Amino acid sequence: MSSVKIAELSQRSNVPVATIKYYLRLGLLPAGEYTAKNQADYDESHVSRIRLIRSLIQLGRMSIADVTSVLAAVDDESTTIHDAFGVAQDAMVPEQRRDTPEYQKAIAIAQKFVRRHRFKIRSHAAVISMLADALVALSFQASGTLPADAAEAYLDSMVPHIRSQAEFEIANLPADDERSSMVEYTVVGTIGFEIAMNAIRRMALEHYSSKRFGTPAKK
Amino acid sequence: MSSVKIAELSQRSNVPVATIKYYLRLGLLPAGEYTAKNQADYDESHVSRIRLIRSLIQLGRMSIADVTSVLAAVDDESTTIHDAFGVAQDAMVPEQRRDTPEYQKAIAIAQKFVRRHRFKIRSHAAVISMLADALVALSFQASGTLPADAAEAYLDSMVPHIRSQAEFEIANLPADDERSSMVEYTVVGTIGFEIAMNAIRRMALEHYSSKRFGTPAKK
DNA sequence: CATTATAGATAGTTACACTATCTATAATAG
DNA sequence: CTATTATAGATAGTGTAACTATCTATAATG
Repeated sequence: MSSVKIAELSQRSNVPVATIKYYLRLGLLPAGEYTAKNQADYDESHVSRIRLIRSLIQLGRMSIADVTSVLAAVDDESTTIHDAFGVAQDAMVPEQRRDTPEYQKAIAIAQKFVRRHRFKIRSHAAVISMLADALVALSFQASGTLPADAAEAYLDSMVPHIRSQAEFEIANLPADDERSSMVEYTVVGTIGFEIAMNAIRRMALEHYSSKRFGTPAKK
Repeated sequence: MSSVKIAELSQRSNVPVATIKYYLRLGLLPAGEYTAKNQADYDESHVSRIRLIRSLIQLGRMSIADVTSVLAAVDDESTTIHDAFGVAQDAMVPEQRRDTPEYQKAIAIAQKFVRRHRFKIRSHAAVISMLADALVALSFQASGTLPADAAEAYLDSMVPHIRSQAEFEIANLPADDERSSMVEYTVVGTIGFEIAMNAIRRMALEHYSSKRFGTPAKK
């Protein structure tokens, strides 16, 4: 068991000592093993926990509060792999103002969307609000460019593609490891693959946009 | 020409007057038409500009600085639809620390990825860094769960799906409108559809995860 | 003509995520 | 065995970003 002191923990994770102490104080990072009242030993689990925290904050753009709730779920023995998806996803949906009439309309559309495609998800999953938020933004700008519900039809047409992607992604999750590392992987995977897919999608968009709208020897 | 005062502008956009003044001060929102030295009239274009700003900030999670650069591109007559993709995408990639050896390795993998799939994109497109960021996070957590480059193979397998999605998305963009509204739509669309797709993907993940890992009458 | 609503300048606020300092103690290097 | 360096933990301070509030001089409104 390789035990390290806080300085090495800091080096290995690229996180300042002061910040590690901060995470310890908040309980995001479990305390080390005390060898004296001002000495503690840390290990590999602390390194990977710090990396998990940083992934959630930087890649997942979560607040400390959200990280706290995700880690609580990770550490909770009763959290299943399936639960982990929900926890990670909900924490990744940012707070928005949702008291406008436009949003009310959009949430209804989003709920209809879920039913239409028979997605079996928690009825209060934050993704529903997330879809509604996107619809609100699209509807604002679409007027004059696209008919109001073209976006909806367009999204419908994407569903089969996305479904098969997701099905594949779930099917390829190993299921034989210990719970805690599986849950951690699920959380990071939910975030990491989403970012990766977005990056790839953006690459493809730029690629095809270049083909269609060309860049005739840009300035 | 429906001319409105700042109070109505505020109501219509759900943004406080003080905030609108703030955007005016920053130049994100063009000044209204002056009828006196302390009176100005605004119009529909101001309402939609405010909504654009809010979409970029809230949905796109951009900083004011990024919004500034996106709007500058939108207002620049020489910005083509194709340029708009790049501008919107780059502004949506958050700053990260990219001076670690892990990141250096990841960026090489990302560049190889782009070449392998023959994506014709700007060689310094921020998406490349974005993909690298995701790979770093995935590799940290994957150790012990998945072989290091399984993620890479997995992403490769997704590319055809994503390509056809993106191709469809580009093909369905109307191209006959005036430049400025097209560019605006492209910007908002880039963000809005990405969020919407992510939401749908999360729904699908939760759906299939439920099927595979089940929720046997959750507590 | 009293009230309310500006425009624009300036200053203040809030939230968040750290970061720094301090004290008492312990490891370590010469 | 001392001088230096490195803790743990408590407390306070910093920096940034995105607003938000106040103030003055005007102008619109009922």
